[in-house]
Amino acid sequence: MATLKDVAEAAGVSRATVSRVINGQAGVNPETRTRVLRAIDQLNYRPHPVARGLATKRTRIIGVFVPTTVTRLFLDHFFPPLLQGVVQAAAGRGYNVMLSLFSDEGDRDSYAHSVHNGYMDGAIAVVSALMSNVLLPRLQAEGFPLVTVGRWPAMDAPSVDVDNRAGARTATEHLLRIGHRRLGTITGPRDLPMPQDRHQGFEDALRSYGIPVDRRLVVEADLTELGGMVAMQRLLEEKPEAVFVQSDTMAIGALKAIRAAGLRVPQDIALVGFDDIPLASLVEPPLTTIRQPIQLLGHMAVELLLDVLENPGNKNAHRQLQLPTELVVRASCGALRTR
Amino acid sequence: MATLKDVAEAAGVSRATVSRVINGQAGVNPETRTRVLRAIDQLNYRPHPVARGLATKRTRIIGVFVPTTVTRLFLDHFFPPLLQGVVQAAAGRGYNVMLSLFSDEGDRDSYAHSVHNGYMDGAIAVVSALMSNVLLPRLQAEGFPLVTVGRWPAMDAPSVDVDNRAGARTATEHLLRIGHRRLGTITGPRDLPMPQDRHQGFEDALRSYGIPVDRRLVVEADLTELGGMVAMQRLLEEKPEAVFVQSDTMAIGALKAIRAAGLRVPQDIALVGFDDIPLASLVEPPLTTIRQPIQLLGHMAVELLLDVLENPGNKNAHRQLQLPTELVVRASCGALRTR
DNA sequence: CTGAAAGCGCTAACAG
DNA sequence: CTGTTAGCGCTTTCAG
Repeated sequence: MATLKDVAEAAGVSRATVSRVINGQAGVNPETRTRVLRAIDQLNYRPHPVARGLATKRTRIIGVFVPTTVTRLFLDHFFPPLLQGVVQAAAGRGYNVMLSLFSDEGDRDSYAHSVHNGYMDGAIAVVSALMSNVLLPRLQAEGFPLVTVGRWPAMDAPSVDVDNRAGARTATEHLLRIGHRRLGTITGPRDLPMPQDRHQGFEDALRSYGIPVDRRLVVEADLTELGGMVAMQRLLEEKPEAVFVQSDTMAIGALKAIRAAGLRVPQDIALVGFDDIPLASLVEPPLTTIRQPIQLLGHMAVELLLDVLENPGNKNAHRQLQLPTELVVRASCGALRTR
Repeated sequence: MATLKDVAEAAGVSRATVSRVINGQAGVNPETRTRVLRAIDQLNYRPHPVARGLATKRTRIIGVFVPTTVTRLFLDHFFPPLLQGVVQAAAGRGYNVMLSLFSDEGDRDSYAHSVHNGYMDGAIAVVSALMSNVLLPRLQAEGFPLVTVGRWPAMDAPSVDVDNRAGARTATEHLLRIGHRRLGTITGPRDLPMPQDRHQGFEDALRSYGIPVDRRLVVEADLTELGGMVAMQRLLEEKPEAVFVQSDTMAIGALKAIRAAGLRVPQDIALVGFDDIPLASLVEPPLTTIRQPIQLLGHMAVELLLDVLENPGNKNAHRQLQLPTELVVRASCGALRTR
């Protein structure tokens, strides 16, 4: 591999000049520049990123932190496209992506490994609903540039998230618009941010239709299919016309419970989910749901992070981004088209 | 951040000695060693990997190359657990994982970016059935350490793969064992290695039962659900009793085609798939299929790569690993238990 | 067993 | 506009 020095010699200039050309710095004689460029080309020279990293203190590597729990849970449908979005966006800006799993309890090992690994300029942390982590706040306190995907109330790091509240409102309003009035809902754990947000959206919708919230029609579950099933069994006693379920996974459980009770979806009970997981379109009946722009989320997370990395003053701009969701109408709500 | 120099001063030794301690080199006075260790601890010193990388020419970063096509196709169910396996195994050995997508055509950009990026000591390439790539062979020719996941006949790089042939044979023999005789099969593109291997396994099974292969019962498709559906429609005319479908994704398509024709699975036609994607257990009826040890595949790929990286002589050992598969009996084959 | 010295390949003031 | 001079933080001969 050719080095800067080789190029400098070949071009008959100093290494500093070559460096200037490579980094596109102004103030190099055009003629010299082309001479250098030719030498670079002939020697097939590439700057050595490690050496550059040592000199500049910037590696152009960003980390992606993934709680190990996520990998196996409902967010499975979330992580791959997110990662793809991140990697694409990063590549587009000349950054590399380094992956780091960490356990919920942020033990010393994973801490040392993922961060003081010292390679990363900053990182994007996937904040699952399932973690009560100690690593992230610590990193942030140390001034390590961090962007979270998902809201994490205990931290004021820049974040990207879907507008859960608006999405839930849209879902619920859809149910109301097509005529349902006695609405139930199955929520996730109410001590987590995401279920809270989605529930607010649900209430927003009811409120906009002047319908009071009936506590008996609100059942909490744990975001799993089984949880959705159990919750639905309970909800059945209240005879709702339609149910907004906070996640597709739970909605599928609900579907089973309804069917087990000898009822039909959507004729007896209409259902709307959230997330648009791949399975949503495959169950019978296909689920009406709220789609998240997952890949875009990844893109935006990168933008946010690079913004922080490259303009260390700009920290006021662009914090806490919220991306819009999209209603996907399928059969489970009982309205095949609503244009 | 404390540096080597700080530690050396605090311990009253030279930087060389500290370096020796850190790297666990023999030949350091135990007493000196503990003194150094204490200083390291007090200063909370961590070696700076970039500096170390510059000095040693090894970064302890391994790459994972993913063809962009994979991210959206059937291997979606494959990639996340694989990646998890890779990252875990790498972390266990003190390596970091860098992700790199590349397009099928290995254009200059992605080439430059992913490889001459110069960060990686070596890489694991996910060889999808869908790529005809030029990047990998080039890298290999340049002596870049590479391990492939999946077989890639044009290359003799070390690889890990599932034993597709044996798995297909097991699946087919299961069908035969429970009494089916007129077997059809839906294959992937026959010019790709994986479909070829699986088809060989299918023929192996028939042969072991003394049944001739009937060309009319072999239909090729493109590994998509739609492809499976179309293929099945065609196969229906031949009235097979049972069908071995080379992938679960296609099997789900086949399922739909059978149902659309007013027939039942498994009563009218039995089905066995391959891959055990998450959806396999969720469709109706649940799919009997062949499970791959995906995460283990990731682990082994790392082992293989590190073996090459750390013992540059050993290249004869461990090449072309094949991992066993497992038959998962569910309802679609018509035999709920076969012990 | 330990230290001195010379880099690894690049960037970044500072002169000129 | 260009070259000189110092490093970035660590490893690695080579002496001692």
